[in-house]
Amino acid sequence: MTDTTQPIPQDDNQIITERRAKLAQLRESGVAFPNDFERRDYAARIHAAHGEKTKEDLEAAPVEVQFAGRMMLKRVMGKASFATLQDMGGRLQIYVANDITGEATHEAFKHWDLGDFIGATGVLFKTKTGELSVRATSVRLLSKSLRPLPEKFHGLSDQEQKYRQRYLDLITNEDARRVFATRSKIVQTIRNFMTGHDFLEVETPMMHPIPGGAAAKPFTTHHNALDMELFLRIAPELYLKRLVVGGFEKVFEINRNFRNEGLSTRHNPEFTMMEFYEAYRDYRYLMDFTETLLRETARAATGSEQVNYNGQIIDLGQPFDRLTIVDAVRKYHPEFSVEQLNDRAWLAAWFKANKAKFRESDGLGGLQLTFFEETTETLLIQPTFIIDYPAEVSPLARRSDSQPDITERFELFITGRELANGFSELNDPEDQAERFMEQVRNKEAGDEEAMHYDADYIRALEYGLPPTGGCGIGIDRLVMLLTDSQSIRDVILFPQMRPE
RNA sequence: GGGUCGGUAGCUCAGCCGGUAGAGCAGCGGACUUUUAAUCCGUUUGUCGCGGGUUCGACCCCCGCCCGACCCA
Repeated sequence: MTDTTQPIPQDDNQIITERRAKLAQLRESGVAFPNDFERRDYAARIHAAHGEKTKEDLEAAPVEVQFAGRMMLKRVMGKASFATLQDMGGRLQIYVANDITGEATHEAFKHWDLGDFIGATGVLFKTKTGELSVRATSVRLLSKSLRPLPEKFHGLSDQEQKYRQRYLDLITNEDARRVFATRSKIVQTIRNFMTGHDFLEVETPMMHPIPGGAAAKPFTTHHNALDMELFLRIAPELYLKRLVVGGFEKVFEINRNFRNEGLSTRHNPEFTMMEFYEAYRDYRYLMDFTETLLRETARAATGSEQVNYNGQIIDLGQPFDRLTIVDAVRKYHPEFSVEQLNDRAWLAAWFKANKAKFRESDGLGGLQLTFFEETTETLLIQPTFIIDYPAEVSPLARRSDSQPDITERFELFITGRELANGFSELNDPEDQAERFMEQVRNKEAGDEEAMHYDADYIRALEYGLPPTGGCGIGIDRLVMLLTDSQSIRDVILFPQMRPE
């Protein structure tokens, strides 16, 4: 654990010691960390605006730039030097020479280190090999770097260090920068899509007196003034539906959920979901809407509706498959018959024979779902909606009118992973109250993930919830898909880690 | 929780059958006015993840632990 009352222990090696001495000299000779440099130009814009110009163009019409960045490469050749500076959008080379800046400035520059922030003013030119560069008339050290950067060519490769010290990963690894830039683009696209469809973006509580909206173990915390236990939210669902009761007929929220579970390449204890609710819509409409949303997001983020994931092409352009649980099993495992899959005793025997975990108390629907998860889920590589989930595992979803044991619910699977979950919302307050009661019975029987009875939510439903459809989309998993990332840690800037 | 692999200089890595730790980059000094991971010459740097054990002697073999990656439950 980090002890914030103690200074960071000095782990100086020779390089750091030398850099500290350089910093001490800077302090003696003036302001060591000046903040009066005016950055006027960016690497990416400079390249875009002037990259195509010839040597002669740049000589005929000189372009002066004022640019700053972190020094990533340095090549000193006696009376002249080149350095590569990196800013938020790219890199730009500067040329520093005795006969332009004067010998004193160049001599000082030679002692600046990789990692230092440098501000440069000068005129653009092309080198012999045609690289756009800045012939610096002045260079300033803006911020001293005391610690050496990872090796300039290989960068940072240690996975653990990439996650623990993400800033180093971002400095040295363009792929890492690309992933998080794409993540931002994805979220922005979704937000625009939703507001473009007249949804209202809202923020609901992160701290819940009663955890609800999903089957998961919550984190607990304590409010001192109220002296009460609070739970970090596992889902915003029940609050968003209260808003639909309140008349916000189209709402969405993009925010964090917290679940007290283990860590894996697919699970981080805090993760981002987009949930949305629309009145007068059912789950079939939601599937169409979700398909369109994902298609447009893929196109905006990657430029294509066909995305490469782990060597496979995932086609988001084709209509997504829609299968019931039994149909999906049958499609990928024709060796199981409909009769077997509808035989509770046969399923239970199969689990025992295959040493698979299942809940003895589950009915046929629950066992079918477990069987699907065991045998078929990971085979759903191309986008597939699984529909008609059993009511016993869907306590917030509306029952099918023709088959009360199943609900109007779907989950979307891509690359074998659950990406979205949606349903026609249960708006019958008396049915909802009974379902909560059953959850409470399950909890008392030892199911830690079972839901609580939320009396205020029932009260809200009793005022009347219009027929409504709602859906949640896992943003982290979507970013994984669209950036070809194999671990959720690669798409979360600061993933949860054990303490060092 | 189980299995596999990994942790050696600031970084990337090598280190044979057990004989007292190396390279490249970075750093420092020198040469070099269009370099491109600049080049050339010289040179500094280690809790070999941690703790035990075996041994005359352990980075190396054995046991335990910590951290991570991947796979499985």
